[in-house]
Amino acid sequence: MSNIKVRFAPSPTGFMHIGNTRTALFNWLLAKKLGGKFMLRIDDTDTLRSKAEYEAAIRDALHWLGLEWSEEARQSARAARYQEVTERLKQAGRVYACYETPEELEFMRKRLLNKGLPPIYDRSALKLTPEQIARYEAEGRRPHYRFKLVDGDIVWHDMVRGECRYSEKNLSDPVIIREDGSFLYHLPSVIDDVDFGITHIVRGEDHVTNTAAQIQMFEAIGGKVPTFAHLPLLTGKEGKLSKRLGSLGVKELRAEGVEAMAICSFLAKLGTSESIEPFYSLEELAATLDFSKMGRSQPKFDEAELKHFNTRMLHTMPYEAVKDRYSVSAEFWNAVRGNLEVADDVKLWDSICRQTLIPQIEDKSLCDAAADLLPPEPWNDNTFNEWMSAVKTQSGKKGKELFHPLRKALTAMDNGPELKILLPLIGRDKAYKRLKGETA
RNA sequence: GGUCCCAUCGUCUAAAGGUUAGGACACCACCCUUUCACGGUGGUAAUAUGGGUUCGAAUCCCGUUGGGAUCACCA
Repeated sequence: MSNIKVRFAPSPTGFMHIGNTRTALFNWLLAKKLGGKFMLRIDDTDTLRSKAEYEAAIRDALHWLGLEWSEEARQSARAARYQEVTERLKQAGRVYACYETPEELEFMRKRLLNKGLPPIYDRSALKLTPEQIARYEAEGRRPHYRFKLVDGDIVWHDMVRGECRYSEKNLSDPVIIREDGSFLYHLPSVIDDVDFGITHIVRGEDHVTNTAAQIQMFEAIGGKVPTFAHLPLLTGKEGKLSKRLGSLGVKELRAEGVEAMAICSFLAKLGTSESIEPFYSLEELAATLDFSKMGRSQPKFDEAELKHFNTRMLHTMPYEAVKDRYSVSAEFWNAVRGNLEVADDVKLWDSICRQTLIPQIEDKSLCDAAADLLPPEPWNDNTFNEWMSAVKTQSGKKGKELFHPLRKALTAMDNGPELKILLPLIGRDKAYKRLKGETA
């Protein structure tokens, strides 16, 4: 076992959606490909917005997708550890107290922006005299804390973006502790990554500037900087599909009949130079993972395209992949899968063959004739063809005129698997009655 | 506004200075199946824009336009 470890770190402030899923998937695939571990970390530092129901839904979605984890952690349980590290950083002068109110900060940002300047925090808290601080404290102001970035360029080699370089001058010192004493995302994330031995971080490119700041945090606490991969964000027709704005839920897709492996296959290849093809296992998919094949521009995610792909995938879906979900035989599955739009449609065909239905008689004389010509059982491979030539000869009908009314009578459907395949599954008794217009 | 990223068929992309600009999905046509679907074959379709550099530019450089990210007491 290698020492490779990756993590998926959702904040339980919303449901799993396509953007989240993509991030989780790539992390999982990377762990699998490198023979490493995949960890789930619940980033619930935002206690106001975090909800147990979201967390449960995220876990459900991960299980359903097959993205199993071998280890987990919860940030809300690690406050003492964060506090300890923060104390050290305060001693080292890397964390400092600030007394501006959110309103003041907002005002400063607007003023800078209006002057055409970047809205970067000016570090005025660093210039506060002990008297000023005492006055703020006396006023009842509680400090929030920032991490002090040090001068110089921050450089890393990104698995998808290549060399990335940021100057500290263009970055604000990130706030790491709120006025109420609770931690914000940045530092706990880094502490966890160090403590849990995370070697690779795959996330959306909305995090690139965070990465610049966080690299200094890794260095400040003496941790090893992981390898990063920042994926281009997905976009959609109605706007962005980033992890916050993305609204297409995994649960909804599932309810609409989209297969877990269709989602995974689709997301793993979208935006890469490889074509989107069905993969029937995550292991198989992991073997093909290659960040160098990831494009740098933002791919468009189209739900309709995913559903179309899902349907296409079903047409070649091996019986093994569904046998636990449906009580149908391999023969039956292979016979009908080419006509499925969603996998659940197999139940419809199963019931058409085994349950009773009200036939739809479009051409009574044709159906009557067909019923009378129906050969006695046992049937063999030629039975259907022999029967059809007999019906054709007697009725003088062929092609659609012949098949469509028979299909409607036998299945009450406009289209579906070949009648030749369906007929033996329906059986002579039902077939005869249905052709005669009887419910059977 | 600063910083960073991006721009090739409808979509995802290939072509690390010389290609009839390739593939996949979608779409269309034809074939197969005595229906639909499945399947097979083929086809339509692209280098945002203006300047350079070069014998030669999708490719290198600069500008323009357009898109995106970020600059939160969200993650």
